[in-house]
Formats: sequence, structure tokens, C-alpha cells
Amino acid sequence: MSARDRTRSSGCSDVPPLRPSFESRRGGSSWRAWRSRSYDPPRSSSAGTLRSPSSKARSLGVTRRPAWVRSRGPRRPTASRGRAPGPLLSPGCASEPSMVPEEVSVGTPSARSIQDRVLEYWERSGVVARALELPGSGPVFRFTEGPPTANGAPHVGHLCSRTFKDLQLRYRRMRGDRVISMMGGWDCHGLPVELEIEKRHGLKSKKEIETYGVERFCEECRVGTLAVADVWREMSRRLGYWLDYDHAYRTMDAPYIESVWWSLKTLFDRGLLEKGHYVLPYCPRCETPLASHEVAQGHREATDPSVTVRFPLPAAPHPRDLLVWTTTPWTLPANLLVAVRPDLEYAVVEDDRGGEVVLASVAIPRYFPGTPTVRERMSGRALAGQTYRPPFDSAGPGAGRYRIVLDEFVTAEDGTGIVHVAPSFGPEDQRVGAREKVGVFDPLDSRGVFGDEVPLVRGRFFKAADPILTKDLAGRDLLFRSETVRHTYPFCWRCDTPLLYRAIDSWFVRTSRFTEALQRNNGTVHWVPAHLRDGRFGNFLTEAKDWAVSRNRYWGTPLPIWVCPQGHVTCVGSFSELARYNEAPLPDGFDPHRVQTDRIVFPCPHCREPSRREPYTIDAWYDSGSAPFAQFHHPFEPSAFDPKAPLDHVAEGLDQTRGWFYTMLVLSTALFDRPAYRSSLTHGMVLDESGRKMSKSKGNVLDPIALLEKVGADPVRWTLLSVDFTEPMRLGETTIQKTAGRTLGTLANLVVFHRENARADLLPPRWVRPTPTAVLDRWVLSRLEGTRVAVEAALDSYDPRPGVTALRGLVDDVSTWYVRRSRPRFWGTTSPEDRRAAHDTLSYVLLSLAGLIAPLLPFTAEWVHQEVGELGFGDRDRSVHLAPWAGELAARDLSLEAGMSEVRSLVEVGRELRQRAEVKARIPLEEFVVFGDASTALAGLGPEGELLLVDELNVKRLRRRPTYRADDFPEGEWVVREEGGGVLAALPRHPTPELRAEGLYREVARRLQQTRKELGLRPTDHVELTLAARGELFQALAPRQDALARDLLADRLVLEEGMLADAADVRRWDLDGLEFSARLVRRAA
RNA sequence: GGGCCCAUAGCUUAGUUUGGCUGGAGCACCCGGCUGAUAACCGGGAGGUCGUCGGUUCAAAUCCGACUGGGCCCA
Repeated sequence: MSARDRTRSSGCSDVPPLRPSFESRRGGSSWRAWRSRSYDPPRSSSAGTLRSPSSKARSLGVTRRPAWVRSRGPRRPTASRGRAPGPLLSPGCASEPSMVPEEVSVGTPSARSIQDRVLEYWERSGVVARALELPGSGPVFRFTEGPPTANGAPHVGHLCSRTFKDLQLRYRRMRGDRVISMMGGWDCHGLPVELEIEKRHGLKSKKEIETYGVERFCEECRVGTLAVADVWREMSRRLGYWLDYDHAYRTMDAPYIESVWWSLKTLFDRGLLEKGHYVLPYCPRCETPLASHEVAQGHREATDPSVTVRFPLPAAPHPRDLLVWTTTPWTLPANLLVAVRPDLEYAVVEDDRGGEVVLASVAIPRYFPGTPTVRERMSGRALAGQTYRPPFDSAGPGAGRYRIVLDEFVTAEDGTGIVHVAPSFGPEDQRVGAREKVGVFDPLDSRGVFGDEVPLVRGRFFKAADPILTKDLAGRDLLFRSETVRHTYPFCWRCDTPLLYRAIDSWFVRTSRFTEALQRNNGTVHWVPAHLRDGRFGNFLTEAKDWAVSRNRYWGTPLPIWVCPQGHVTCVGSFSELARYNEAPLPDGFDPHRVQTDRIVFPCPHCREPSRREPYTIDAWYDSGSAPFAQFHHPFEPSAFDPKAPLDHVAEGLDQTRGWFYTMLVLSTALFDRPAYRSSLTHGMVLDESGRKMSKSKGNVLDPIALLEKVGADPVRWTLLSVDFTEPMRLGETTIQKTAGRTLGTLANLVVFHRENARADLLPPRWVRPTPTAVLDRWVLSRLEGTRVAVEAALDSYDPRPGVTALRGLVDDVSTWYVRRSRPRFWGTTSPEDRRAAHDTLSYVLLSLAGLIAPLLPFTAEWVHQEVGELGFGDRDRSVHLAPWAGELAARDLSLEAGMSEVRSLVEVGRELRQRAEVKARIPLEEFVVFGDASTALAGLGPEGELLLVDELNVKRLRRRPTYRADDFPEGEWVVREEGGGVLAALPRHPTPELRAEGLYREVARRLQQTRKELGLRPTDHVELTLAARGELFQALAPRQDALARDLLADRLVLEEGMLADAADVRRWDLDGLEFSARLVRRAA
């Protein structure tokens, strides 16, 4: 099935209205039926979201406000208990005391249990597939999943890139963009796969592979390549990374390869694909050259020999030797020339055995401690042309060999300023050798082993030859100095074998011919972080070297180039073209991989002599760089691919600047003359918690699936979004708990609060925009809208961090101010209308918030959406991830937000004053006085603002005064807070006796409530209470017996002066010296 | 040797583009409060040479330069 078919088959016509409309579901039996459906217990036992209520837990919810208890309807049974719901009361009956045994959901579910429940819902209801099939009606958003190597296990770094990719995909889907495409992808070719198979069969070289059988080998590669695909899918599932894995593209599929062939042919036709014989990094184990971006992945610290060798000058009047420095003694048998820098000064220095040595003047201190005798000084130019005796005679005589030549590449920063040139083993060496026409000499075979030309080390691996050669030089008195050096040396990025540079036949993409176009195209890319564009990545482009794309290997896209004995080159760009050249149809089910393709020998279109395929495969990075078009089998099938349109977004780790980001840019520039992507997000490496790189040898590798399993996906996501992801970041359980726990925990608590309070009498959730009047409501909605704007701007600009900061602030404000200040409203202490308003506002805020966090925290968002929206995880069409992105959510009122900030800072001032006056919060004070500007700012919020302050500070009234006069607030009676040279606010030092009594009453009531709770009483249980107190406490309680009886649901209350005699059921308290005791028993029903 | 980036409290960070009120948060810590979000919530406190030095400026975490430490890349 083609991608196009997939898009068409989405069955979009039956997609329901996206925004769940509560109104349309209200009323009548459908509402009730829908609700009861929501009680269906989760099927999976692990999906229990809510802890089983313990006996203690069930007893919570004791009340001191009977009115509230009476107004409260039946609670929902806990889902985890799986019981059928009790009879549902209509809203009209809700004011009657419930006859249904109450069960209380206690505690806030963990991120883990939320995740389990949500995953279960998504999978049961097919939400993922539905989201991926959303047709979209907006602009096209182009995306390509960078194909991971399908046989390497994912690591935690992949969690990072996938979090960023997923949030864009979710956001764009919610915006209604047509996302092209969400296909998963697998990078199936190349050394990683081959290595795996080699290991499995103990194959150690290409020769052994050939013996084993190339066809068998490739077949095993094919089968083995997706061995860990399931691990990747499981990681994605747990992370909530939604991608179409059922239709993932695979770089080994014939249509994919055909597209790659098309691109190679296009490059070939444009003269950008050519064969050359150049010095390349070469892996002797894999027996193939590598590209520079592959080498860049494998530099490592290593210890190597550092030898300085005498190259005698036979023509000199005295014994005189050139001093030549190298860290690769094994290249010395291949030496053909020595190079010096023309304008550099060289010196002839007396050595300690009466001879002379030649080296750069600046290098003398490196080799001679004191002040050696310098016999002569000359420029490098003057040395040129002299011949020397090579350290080994392996290469034999040849025209122009063993001369001193001039070249600017020589420096004297290290070594002696005299460089040995082995044209087969270094890029500069090759250039110089070619210029001097001395030919090449390469004594190594394809496995890096010395052959007969160097008997001393015949059969030795090149690295193993170093000590033998060095020892031999020493024996012949040619070793001037022998040390070791620690430096970075390249190793094969897959098999960890030390690489060597050697001249070899290879096919090249002539990247160096279009570096300007690469830079131009890169210049249009929106990079996050921005500095990469002109910094690291930009610099890399200016130095782009030709790309060696051919590999002397087996399992890969075969290079579609056939050559005849006359040297005519035919590049084949499609399967049908191949059949045409071959003058016969291709076999059914043609597999373009090596064995079948290698068999095809066709008559050369120029001379009819047999053309055979160049026996190379290509760099797997070329495969992945082709993904944007090859996943669509472009240009062979009509598809959503547009040659003119770059991808809108890519996101990967920093290492991919050299990898996928680079090869995509090269190919898009060469093929389509445009950038490959409009925006690119790059994240740093993920380190362990102590900041070390994760590595197997250190044993600090975090398994991504285990991590998700343990702490949950959203905490991981939130952590990655909260830290500076552009730099290396530490990640581990502790970090995640610390970083993500707060916001996610608070949000979950808000939802639970909403369930336990706002929804208590079956007020339906509020999906539509409320029209608030209360100042708190207007304020929180304004904050919500501000947050929406910030999140949207952040996601639009591909850097989610400002949005994350804004969301964190909103959650904090809703919890610590809106809900806290609105609590009495929620339990109906104010008025039914106000209660409704608070409920509507909170449910609207939470539902809207669910939408805003949906791209970032898909699990939490779904849970909030389902819980607050009372959807019960029942309706597959009403996932938050099928809902559209919100437009304007509420009116923004910046002066209101500023005024509220003023109130909140005044509250802090008031609390500070209370603390200084040493009056507990529970004891009311007469008034709070505010002066000057603060007073004016407060006035802007009107009486409601004052009320917030009065309530929060537990004072009887607020007084606003334009100025402070010391006489009015004597120090003995007032505490004041100064600020900016004036007095900001004042608070009485002492409560009035009446207020103190009121406070004492509340102290006692609170402790008795606690006792109710401890005795396991339910909120509706009535009690009998006997209470005894002395002195001031008795005086405070005596006039408040009715209130106490009401608050505690005490049908009988006896208050005595004195203390109750000790007994098992008598409790005593001591309030700072004021004692009281009580007997509280449950009244028989 | 060249280039890019990072450095704010014990930890994670906002503020740096566009210089300006005593540099904000959260976690952890200490003290206190609340007890119908409770293995939660709230307040207060302590904790900062904004890596170091120098420059520009009336004014620098913010702009410029050098250095130190760390990360990455190239050679």
C-alpha cells in the first residue's frame, strides 16, 4: 500500500465533532447512561488509578459544616473497586442527606497509575489510530521520522528527541494541520546490521563472510535487522510517541532503494557522483572506507608511539641526518618523500655522538635541553632537492623518490618540522606524492596486514607493527628518540577498530562543489538553539569535503553503477531502466540487494561489451538522508511529497548535525536545490545524574523503557522540557522526581480537589467559556488566556521552554491562589450562584489546561480531560488528543492581574506582621491597615479585593489610609511594615478579648474534628459530646455551645467547668497552658 | 592549533535578545501555620562575589574584552 492509499483510507468522514460539547449530552437518560458507563472498571488490573480506600481513608471527609454535608450528593465509587454505582440521584435530590454509603477516593494518583489508565484507554478505544488518521484541514506540516538503526537498542537520548518531535506533531494535529507524514522509519542497512550477524556466526573478516555465503549473509541481515524494532515500539508506546509504525518505511525495501537509485542517478547526471582514488579513513576490520561524518563519531583518547627517526643524508660532508617525527611508525616502510616548509628556518645541530641532525630551529628546545651547537642555519627552501636514505627499503627505487620536497602544509608546532610523506597513507601525503609523481606504495592488504614487501612485519596488523619497526630502527641506530603520546585517534564508530588513512578507490558525492549552496540553504533554517546555524553546523558546511559514499560491503543499498571493460560508466536510476539495459525483465519480486543485482551483467549501451556492477554498497547515511523522498517512493509513485517543499521540522540529538541533518541537507540541496527542513531542534547529550556520560563500561546506562516504567512518561517529558536541553543534561530518577514532581503533582491534586469538591453535587463539567463576575474567576481566566498565548507562541517558534515556564506558573497560581481563596465558594458557603461560578470556572480552566498541555504531557492531559470532563475513559471520540487547539480562551485583563499581584504581596506582608506580633492565624485580629500607593492599587480591585485580603489574613476589616501617622499607631499596640522609607501596612499586636475567645473556640473545634476523624467517624455520623474546660477556655466556649454542636454534629453536648476524670474514652489537650478534655462517642443510629 | 556553546542559591531554573526598581521561582533545609486537595496545602527564614578580572555607562547578571572551568566540533 502506498502512502497515498494510507492517507485516503483514513475513513475521515465519520470523524465526530472534535470539541466535546457537554451541552449536547446533557439532560435525560443519555446523561445518566453516559455517566454510568464511565464507571466501567478498567480491564487491566494494573490500571487501577486510585488506591483502594483503606478503612482509615474511607472515614475521611468528616465535616464541621453540616450544611455542606447535607448539600452533598453521592460520591462516585472508586473505579479501582470496580463496584456498580449506587443509584444516581437527580440534581434535584442532591440536597437530601445521602442514604448511599459513601466511598471516598483518597489520594492523588501517581503519574504511573495515570499513565497505565490512559494507555489502557488509548489502546482499548483505538485513539492513537484515530489521531494519526485525522485528515486535517489546515496547512500542510511536513515531517519525517529520522530512522533509527533498527537493530540497535534505544537509549535515553532517544526519549529526548522523541519528546520534542511528538509535541510538535501533537500540536500541529490539534491545530488541524495536515501532517505529512507520521510514518515511522527504520534504518536497516549498513555496518551495524552486518556486525550483528558477523558476531552471531563468529565471522571475523570479509573473507569469512564470502565463505559463509553472501546471499545467506544478506538474508540474515534482512531478517535480523528488525530484531529490536519491538523494543523501539514499546519505548514509543510508553513514552506516548504517536507514530504510524504499522506502515513504517524501511530503507531496505525495494521501493525505497529504487528512490535512492533515482537520486544517485540524478547526482550522476549532474556530474556530482564520481569515482576517485583518494586517501580516506578506512576500517581494516570492516575492510571499507568510511565517510568523515562517520569518523567524527568515533574519536577516542589513545596512547600511541611518538618516535623521532634519523633519515641519513648520504651526500652531506659529515654524517648528517634529517630528524623526522611521526606517531605512526607503521607508515615508515611506505615512505617515499620528506617535506619541509619553504619559509621555515632549519638548523644543523651537533648531536651527542659527533654527528649532525637537521630540524626546524623552533623545534630545537624540544630535542636539546641546553644550548646545543648550531653549525648552520638555512631556510627549508635551501634543503629542497637533497636525497636521503629511507628507513626501510620496502618500496624500492623509483623516479624522484626519497627527496626533500617543499610544502606549505608542514608546520613545526609538533615534532621537528620535517614531515615524512607516505602517499598511500595520508591526504596531504597523497597530494604531495601526486605532485612529485613518485607513485604510491601500499604494503597493507585490505585487512590492514603487512604483505611480503615488508618481511620484518609480514602478516602483522598495522598497529602491531609499531614496536617491531621501532625496535628495528633502534637496532640500526636510526631511532633518535622514542616516547609515547596521548592524543585523540579515530576508531570505527561501530566496531571500535583503530582506523587508518589510506588511498583507495571510492565513489564520491562531490559535496565540495556546492558548499555555497549548502550554506545558502542552511541560512534559511530556523535552528534551536539559534547559534548552530552559523556556529557549529555552519562552520562544518564551509569545510564540507567530498562525501565518500561507496562501501566495500554487502548489506546495503547497492551502488547502481555498471562499468564495462572499456570504462564506460552506466548509472541506473530505476528498476525498469535496469530491465531495459538488461534487455530482459527483472525476476518476479526483484530484490535489488547485492546477490541478485550483482548477477545482472548487461551489454554496455556504448560498446556492447559486458557491463558489470561496481561491487559497492553505499553509506547507510545516504539512505537515511533520502528518507524525506524515499519514504514516498518518489518519483515513481504520485505522493504527498513535494520536491519544492522542505520538511517543516526535524528534531534530533546534537550528534545528528554531522549525521542525518547533514546528509539530508546535502541531498536536498543537490537534488531539489532547497533546504531539507525549515526548522531544526537539537538537544544535548543525556548524561547520568552525576553528569557522566552513560556508557556500558561504567554501568550507568539507563534503560529508557525501565525508566518510563518506573517513573512514568510525563515526568520524564516534563523534566526534559524543563532543563536546558540545548546543553548536556543530567537525567535520572532523582532528577525527574525533583524537576517534574512539583508541577505534575500539583496539577493532579487540583483535579482530585475538583472531583471531591466542585463536582460533589453533580454539577456538569464546563466545556464552554464562562462569563465570570467574581474577581477571582476573572483573574484566573485572564491568567489562563495569558498562558495559552505564551504556550502557542512557544510551540510556534519550536522552542517550548517559555511555554513550559508559563504553564508551571499557571498551575502554581491556580493551586496556591485561585483554589485556595475559592475554597469556601466550592462548598457553597457564599451562594449557590457563586458556587456554580467557581465550579464552572475551575472546570473550564482545568479542561482548557488539559488542551494546552496535551502536546507536552499527553498522559496527564488525557487524564485531566477525562476526569474533569467526566468522560470516564469511555468514548473513543473524546480524547483530548482529538480535540482542536483552543482559540482565545477568555478575556485578558492585565490591570486585574497586576492588582491581584498587589493583593498577594500585601498578604505576605500581613502574614509577616502576624508572625512578628506572635498571633496565630486562627485567632482573628481587628483590622489590617494599608497606606499610600498600595492602598490605591488595592482600591482598583474593588471590595472583592479587600475581602480576599481580609479573609486570607483573618482580620475583621481592612482600612486604607493615604498616609501613615505614627501617633495613630503606637508601637505597643501595632506592628508595622516599612518599605521604601515609608510605612506600607500595620497590624494590631493583640486580639481583643472577644476575638481571642473566638480564636480559642476554633482551636477547640478543630481538635475535636480531628478526633472525629481519628475515631473513624463518617461525615454524616452524629455524636454525643461531653466537654470540660477551665477558666478562659470555659468562658470562651460557654456562649458558643450551639455553634459547636452544629459544627460537630453533636446531638447532645454537655459542657462542664473543670476536667473530666481520666478514662479510656476521655481525651485531654493543652493549648499553651489552657487545658480541656472531652469524651466523644458515636450516637447509635 | 582553530571554531561553537555553557556557567545565576546545595539541586533544577526565570531574567540576558532590547542595560534601569532591594536578581525572581520551585525542590531540599530550619521555623511556623492549616487540617473537607492530607505521603497534600500555606506562610516565614536562612542560603547568591549572577564563574574571575577588566572595560563601556549615570547605571551591567544583561553590552565589550581577557581569563578560568566544563561540553562539543574541526585540524
